[in-house]
Amino acid sequence: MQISSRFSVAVHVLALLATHRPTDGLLTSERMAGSVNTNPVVIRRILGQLKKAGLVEVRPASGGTFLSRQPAAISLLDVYRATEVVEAGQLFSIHEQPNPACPVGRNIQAALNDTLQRAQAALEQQLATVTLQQVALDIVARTAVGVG
Amino acid sequence: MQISSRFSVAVHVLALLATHRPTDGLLTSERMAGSVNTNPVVIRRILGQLKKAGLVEVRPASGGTFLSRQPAAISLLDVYRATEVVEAGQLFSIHEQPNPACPVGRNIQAALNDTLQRAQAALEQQLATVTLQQVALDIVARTAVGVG
DNA sequence: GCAGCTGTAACCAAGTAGATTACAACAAGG
DNA sequence: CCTTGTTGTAATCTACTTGGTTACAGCTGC
Repeated sequence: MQISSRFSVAVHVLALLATHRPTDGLLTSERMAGSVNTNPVVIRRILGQLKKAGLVEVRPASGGTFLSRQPAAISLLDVYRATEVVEAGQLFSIHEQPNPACPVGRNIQAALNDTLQRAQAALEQQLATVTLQQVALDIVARTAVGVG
Repeated sequence: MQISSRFSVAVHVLALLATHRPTDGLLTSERMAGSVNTNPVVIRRILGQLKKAGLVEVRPASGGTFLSRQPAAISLLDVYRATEVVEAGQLFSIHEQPNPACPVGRNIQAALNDTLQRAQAALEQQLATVTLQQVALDIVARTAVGVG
């Protein structure tokens, strides 16, 4: 089982916004969908989540989406949380109903919980160290190489 | 999306093996299923994975499963890998076909890959620090409290 | 008013997990 | 030898999630 691609699509969309120049015209959901290669509705759904998390502002009918903060102030953890690929603290799932008549069954959940929380926190801390700005700069750098 | 409960069930099964006393009789898949509260076939499937990973030995027809190593020599990362809840290096999924005509689309995968690999590695390193022995001792300690 | 875009609901196809049934293969004891 | 009990595994089923798609209401700005 994998973490949903909603997360990587969201980063993609935010990278588009971060590197977009106003002179290129409006960045509509349809144009973003063209870059991600998916359906505009999928993009709008994700934009809705990013908007709810306060990462972007969307002009409802006239088109156009803008970052609410500087790219340097948006971490990949913010995006991860915003896209709710995982309910908070629930990356691992533990079997729900072990047998309470058995010592192991009675205590396995508690015994595992701390460890799994720590593992999940380690993952999230890594995501917190990377900003949208870094991703955008990385893309620009790679583009330059590709062009040259 | 969550990481499959196969992992927590596998830890449960191994904890049963680690705390099991031979005087209590054979630990069959049916008895383990009773503790986990699932179907014996689910247990046997997971035992098959643990066996393939060299963590347990199963006596084919006469019943009985045993740890191949000391509990202190089995880490939760070993179990995580054995249960293949995630193909190696693929915890995150990235949308497959971004538009190569777009600079962002052309480079998003490469730009994200390193970061996501690091996040995943951080999670796995945390799992590597915990052994089956620690889990088993934790369960025993909690059991004692519950009994007293 | 009209064109174009967003916001959402509704539905579909595909993939995955876990539960369950069924059965072949085989070890061990009488 | 043959019966019993267990493992190994295939096949099926239901439930759930995801991403894709269609449809349409609501709204903005010219």
